[in-house]
Amino acid sequence: MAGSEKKTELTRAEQKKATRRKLIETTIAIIATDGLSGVTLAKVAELAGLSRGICNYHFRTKDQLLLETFQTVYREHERAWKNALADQRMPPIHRLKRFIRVLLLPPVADFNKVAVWLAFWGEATNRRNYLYLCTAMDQDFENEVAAVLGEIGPPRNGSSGMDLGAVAVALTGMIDGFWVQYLIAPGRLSPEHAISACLAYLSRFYPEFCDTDSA
Amino acid sequence: MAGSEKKTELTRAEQKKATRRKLIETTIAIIATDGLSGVTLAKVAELAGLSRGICNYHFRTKDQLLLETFQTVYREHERAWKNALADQRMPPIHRLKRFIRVLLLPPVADFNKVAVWLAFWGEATNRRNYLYLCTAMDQDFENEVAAVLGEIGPPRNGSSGMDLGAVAVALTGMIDGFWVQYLIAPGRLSPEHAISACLAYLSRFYPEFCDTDSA
DNA sequence: TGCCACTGAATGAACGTATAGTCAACAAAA
DNA sequence: TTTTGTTGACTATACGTTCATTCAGTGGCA
Repeated sequence: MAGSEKKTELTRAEQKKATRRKLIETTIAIIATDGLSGVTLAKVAELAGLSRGICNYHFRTKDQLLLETFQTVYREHERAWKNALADQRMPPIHRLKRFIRVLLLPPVADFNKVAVWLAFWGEATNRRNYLYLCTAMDQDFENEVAAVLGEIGPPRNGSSGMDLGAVAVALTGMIDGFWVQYLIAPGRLSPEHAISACLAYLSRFYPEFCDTDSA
Repeated sequence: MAGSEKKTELTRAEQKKATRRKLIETTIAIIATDGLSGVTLAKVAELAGLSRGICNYHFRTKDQLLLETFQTVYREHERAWKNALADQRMPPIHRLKRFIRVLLLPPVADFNKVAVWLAFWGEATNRRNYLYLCTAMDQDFENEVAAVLGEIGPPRNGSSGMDLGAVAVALTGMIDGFWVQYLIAPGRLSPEHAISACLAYLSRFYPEFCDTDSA
């Protein structure tokens, strides 16, 4: 359909992998435009320019296709934020700022990808596999944030009763919430304001975030 | 099935209303346990202890049932937070604190209700009616928060570039995000910490939130 | 190098199931 | 008697899954 002729000398194994990837990417696009309930094996196949049985060939069931789609988004996301925190030569404050920026700006905070996250969150309560992934990712996420905050020092929590872990979980939640905003009210919250909001929050516990520049 | 005999001298109109309400409540429960995709007219009818055709009688289509279910949750929610802001005799800071508490504690921050929000957010991008409601609610929400903040004064934004509107949108997003946390990682973020996080954020722009007691 | 048997990715018709929506019949309230 | 909330069998169809079939790519063999 979409004139994508890929007759460019690929081995069978490469072709197969490419087809798998294409099916997953098509699924992501459909979730973003039509929602999770809009995903139909026939629709995926058609939009990928392939035949009806193809999804069942590469992924045994529809559920498997959806799960692998989610895992793909999840892993891309994970790579991005882990990378932002990785460079140990930078001071922790700088790393955490980069982390926040990466998560709230494109390409991570991309409409399609965020739509996939929300779609799976909505179904996470019942699909054990989805919930497991969501929870595990969030746990991991939160642990690493807590670790970086720990490098800076203990939070100056006033009388809020929030320890390091609580500060980290809430930051995680904030970022999730800003993604929700991006989707249900596009344009109302700019990425720059979302980032500023995170820093404003952190500055209550770590005054060193209370600064002017952002990098 | 569930021994709920309501033969207590109700007029037909009252009975009808009660049945409608019951169908909606059953739908909410199913969304919370099985997700939006788990909602089946037959399942709703069975769990409500009624017959197969009943949903189509009270709501012409399944879509209509879902839409009214969403509206019900939406209106309950709206009543709760508008009420928290209503008492003009209280100082704005006090009202806003009450507002935050109401949104992040039961009965508003109830598992079933939050599950419904998430489910509809997930489908909101494609279903116009849902998106319209989500966006409208969020707009309204944000306007009222901005109004209360305005009563306190302009935000001390340092160099963050956030005006009153931006502070309000981000607060809205944070609250949405904490709900997401409640669902995908139950128990990890306590309501009290969520509330403290909101106040920590606000204290950056309005130092008067930076206090000890919470009411 | 050229031929050919084999592999396996891809096809698409066919099938079974799940489920939304219809409707004629019923019984209790008005 | 009329109205109407409710029933449950029935219809239509959308969709996931299966499978016999096709045929390009691959690798062994002469």
